[in-house]
Amino acid sequence: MQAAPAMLEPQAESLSALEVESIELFIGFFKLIGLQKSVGEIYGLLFVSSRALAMDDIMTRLGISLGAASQGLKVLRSVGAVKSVYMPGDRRDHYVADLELSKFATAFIQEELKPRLDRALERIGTMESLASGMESGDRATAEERLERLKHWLERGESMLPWLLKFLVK
Amino acid sequence: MQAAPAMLEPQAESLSALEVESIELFIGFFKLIGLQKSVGEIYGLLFVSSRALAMDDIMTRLGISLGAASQGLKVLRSVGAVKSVYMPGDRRDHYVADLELSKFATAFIQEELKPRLDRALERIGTMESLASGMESGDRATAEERLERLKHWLERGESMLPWLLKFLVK
DNA sequence: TGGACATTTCATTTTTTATTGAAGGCCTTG
DNA sequence: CAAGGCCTTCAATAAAAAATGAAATGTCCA
Repeated sequence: MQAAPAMLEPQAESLSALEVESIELFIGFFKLIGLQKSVGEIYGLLFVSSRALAMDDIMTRLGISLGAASQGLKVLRSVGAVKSVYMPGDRRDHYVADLELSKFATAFIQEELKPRLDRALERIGTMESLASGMESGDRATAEERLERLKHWLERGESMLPWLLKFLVK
Repeated sequence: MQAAPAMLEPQAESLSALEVESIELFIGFFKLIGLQKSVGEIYGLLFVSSRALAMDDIMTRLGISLGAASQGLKVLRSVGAVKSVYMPGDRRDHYVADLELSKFATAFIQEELKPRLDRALERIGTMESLASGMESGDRATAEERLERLKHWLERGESMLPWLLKFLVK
């Protein structure tokens, strides 16, 4: 009755329990800051790997496609989470995880949070002009709320430099 | 050639420029903390409304379905972003935006960030045991990296209470 | 220069997530 | 206590996001 143990899963044979934990950990984390599963998978694998891996290794070990591996590495490079190291006698790029974890937080704050706060404050300017043309009752309500929102956003914005400093240590 | 101006859009006729700005602003914000578009739409509409709105009004003005309105309001109630007020002579619930913006940040930190950090630290414990059974070269690498990750996560966790205090003012 | 090999890109497919609206529960009221 | 309004739920559907892999691009030797 029992089938040959091989070929149950195409190439997932090769992930250790440690690797699985690491991958799951980083998938969760990266999702939080808006990065996709495959990016977390790749970083998680590299994080516990003591040697540099080629894209080809990554694809095979994780069972993901060429395209996903290429794009995932592109994202990781762009946030500085991964760097490529030279391997003599091998034309392929080999990647290692950059262990400066604060980079993720920094990238998130500067590329997601900050722009969004700026955009929101810009919008509030627009909304203030729009409100000024309304009839007095509604205008008062709108103006008070916009003022409040503006204060809060400015407060948030003022915290970012501090937060960055703290995270980078 | 020109058609009657009516019925170009079923019921979107009724959103003011101010409302549109507000809705877009909050959609963006809420997405950032993992809430869906319809939730942001509803809050954005309520935020600039000087009177309480029934679910029915919300559906009609935003052109969303019954289910989306119901579920969106459920989420907003659950994070305390919205409260219902009693309207004499009307059986329907009417909603107003709670203006304590810090609630969103608080909910996000306590319901998303904190649990994820806890889970990650838990995983690191597991990973440390797994690493201890490895051969010495790989073990050293893994242990050093896990230690580093743990420190960073603990540091993040230690910041949360401060962050909460700051945001709540 | 030619031809392997490595990598990127992108149209298509798959998977995931959000939305819809019909069915049903729960009140309120006549 | 029946009828009807208000709201929630959830299976079906639609929309959005991610993954796939073939084709295009680049790169390195021989």
